[in-house]
Amino acid sequence: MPAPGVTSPPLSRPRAPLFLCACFAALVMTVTVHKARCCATSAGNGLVYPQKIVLIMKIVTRFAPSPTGFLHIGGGRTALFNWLFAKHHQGTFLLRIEDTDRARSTQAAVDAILDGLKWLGLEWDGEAVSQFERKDRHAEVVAEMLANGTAYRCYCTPEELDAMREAQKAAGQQPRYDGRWRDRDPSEAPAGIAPAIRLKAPREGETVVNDHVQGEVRVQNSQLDDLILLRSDGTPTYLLAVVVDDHDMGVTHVVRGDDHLTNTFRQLQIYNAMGWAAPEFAHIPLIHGPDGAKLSKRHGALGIEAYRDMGFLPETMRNYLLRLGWGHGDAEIISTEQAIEWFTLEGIGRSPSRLDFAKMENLNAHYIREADDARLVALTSPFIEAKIGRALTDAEKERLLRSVPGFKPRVKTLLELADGSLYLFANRPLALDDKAAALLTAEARSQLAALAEAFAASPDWSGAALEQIVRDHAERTGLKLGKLAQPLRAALTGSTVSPPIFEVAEILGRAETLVRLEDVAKGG
RNA sequence: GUCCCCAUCGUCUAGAGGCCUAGGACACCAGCCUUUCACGUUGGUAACACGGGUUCGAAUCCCGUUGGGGACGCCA
Repeated sequence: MPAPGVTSPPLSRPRAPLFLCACFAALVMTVTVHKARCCATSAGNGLVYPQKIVLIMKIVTRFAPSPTGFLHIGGGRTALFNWLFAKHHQGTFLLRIEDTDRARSTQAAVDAILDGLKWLGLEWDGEAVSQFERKDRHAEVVAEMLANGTAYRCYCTPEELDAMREAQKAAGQQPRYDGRWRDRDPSEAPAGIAPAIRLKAPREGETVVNDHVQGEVRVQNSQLDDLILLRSDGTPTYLLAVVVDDHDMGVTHVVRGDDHLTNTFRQLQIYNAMGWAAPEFAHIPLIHGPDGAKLSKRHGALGIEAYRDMGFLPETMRNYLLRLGWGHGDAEIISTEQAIEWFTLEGIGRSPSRLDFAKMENLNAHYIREADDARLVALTSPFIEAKIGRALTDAEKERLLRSVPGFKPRVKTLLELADGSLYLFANRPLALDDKAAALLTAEARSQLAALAEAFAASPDWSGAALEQIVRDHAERTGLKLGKLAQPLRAALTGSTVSPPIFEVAEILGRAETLVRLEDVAKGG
């Protein structure tokens, strides 16, 4: 315990009373360190009720993407977990854009991330913070560290560092900054070289993080080198900026990808150097592709907007992403409200998971079935308009609206809904897909001609009336209903899949239905 | 290479030493329903990576092996 190391707040994956103490410790940490000590102590002896904690504790989480690409699905899940955790505790969910790498950050990427989060329905509190704009504050903190002796100037050139790493590798050692400027007298500084500022990290002992997902993880300080805080051009590095910003923004819980676990040790060292209380951490396992390989923006993974364009609903994504790495008993279909109520860090699994499009589609089919018809029309119209190359008229949207209820149980994505609705707006003669064309045999065509005649004579153009006509016809000719209904479907929709076919005829209307039947009867 | 993490059906997961003959969901197969395709419904195939411990008892705890992943930048 008295080791010269650094430890994050002692926390594991406790239940019952232990958990309450832990939460309490977390909350006081946001106030001041001194209060934290005494409150934590008294909490340890007394009984603390959850209700009270909710009143006192203000949870603050954040999502901190770097704008070097779109919002990929792993980032989306990280954002979701942070959002859910904040909502669960009636806390605050902040957004910070980590744009300190000026060369790689783009406004287009910032916009894509913002759009992606909005589409997912993950609204953040307050304004999005630009990390780059806080660079003066970062420099100020480093000046403080320089003054208190926890940081120093390093005059190594990039070439020199490369050479050092090469030599270490050649000697079979692991590449690490050797601290050559750590204790050197400033008077030895070479002229004309702007120094980078490094952290004077502890060399003895170990650093421990008590992670909400990974449990207690420790590393020997000898494994960690003196990281750069401020580049020679005066800009902050990620490791420094994250710590300063999380501290200044009052972040209480850092929920992020597993790939940051090893960064945490170094960040803890910075917290310690500044005498700041560290937030609590939860490192969630990464999402892998269907092949098990790493999924990241560097490996061509899809942006969240790609899922939108494939016709997935945002509520599908929230549910699917939630279940990827998090579980609540046997629950599968989980509404967002329910998710907020149930979500805890302790429910997060420790092993990486793979993307499964089939399951995502199944969930999407569920949410499409549940979705409001007018909303589906609004979401599907753009897909249709893109395909037919023109805007839909109000009358056409009305027609779409009438066909949606019968069709939505049959599709898995909005894109399928759009494709399957195209016949409503298609120009004659209708293009037939292969299966539909195969249905239209000479025999079928002559039956359709007979049906067309009967339809034309019907005073009532309702789906029910038309169905009765076909049923009567089937009875008279001894044909099975399917033998008539299927060719009818092919003739009217060009496909073998559609909403209930008599409904289709009703929506299409008398004139359009008869002329389409005529087209087919003519053999065209 | 060094350090760190992970390991239950094909996939997502339940599982907190006896409720496990290992449960659910997706996918797959078969039946029912049916106006095609679906939805729905009934049933089925399918997993504790391996080896040692600890224990009366291990999917669960410990150690090792193997396999997978992550991190080792004046990127984030």
